[in-house]
Amino acid sequence: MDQIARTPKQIGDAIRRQRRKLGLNQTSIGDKTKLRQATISAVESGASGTQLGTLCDILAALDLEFVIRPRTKAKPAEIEDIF
Amino acid sequence: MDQIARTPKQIGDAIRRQRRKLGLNQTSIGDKTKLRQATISAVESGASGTQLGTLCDILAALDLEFVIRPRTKAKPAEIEDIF
DNA sequence: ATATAATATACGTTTTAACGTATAAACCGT
DNA sequence: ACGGTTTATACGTTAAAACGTATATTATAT
Repeated sequence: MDQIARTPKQIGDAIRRQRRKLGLNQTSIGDKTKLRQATISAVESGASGTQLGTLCDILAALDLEFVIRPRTKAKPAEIEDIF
Repeated sequence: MDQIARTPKQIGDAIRRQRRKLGLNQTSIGDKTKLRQATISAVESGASGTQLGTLCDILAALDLEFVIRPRTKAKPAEIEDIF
């Protein structure tokens, strides 16, 4: 359930998955966070230039949080995009 | 040991802690990541505009990773900056 | 106290995120 | 197949990150 995310792409995927799990569309997240639907779209697709404040706002809107920890030897199942 | 981080400030603190734990200075992280020492400084102090790619590069250099998970009811001990 | 190392800050430049607005493209359900 | 919904993309604008370079400030050790 917890999702390892080492790249912007993985982070975007985790966000998209949770958003869908909550039955929300990008526009509604945009409303909650005062970001544009286009911005949510960019974050979910893994834009590496996404700003940290933007990301934290989206995580909050989805009731997600980060944990920072030493890298684990990847159990491949937990890492979705290998390349 | 794992660090909950919901804000840029908390993320910066976790990075600084790990960097020091590894006995490295900002310049050496800058060298590894091809970022300026000044940029590392900004990230560690919690600059909310830090870009995701920048952050991921620094985490990699420190052998850290993110986990994304549903927000927990905060055990206050795990959250360092309450305000 | 002083030298040295480490970190924070400054200034001008280039690059780019997020913006508003709009539309195009993809994805439903019926 | 079609209409509505959702997501991706476009364009010009504004704000700001990261840059190189340099220096000021703070911390650490002797």
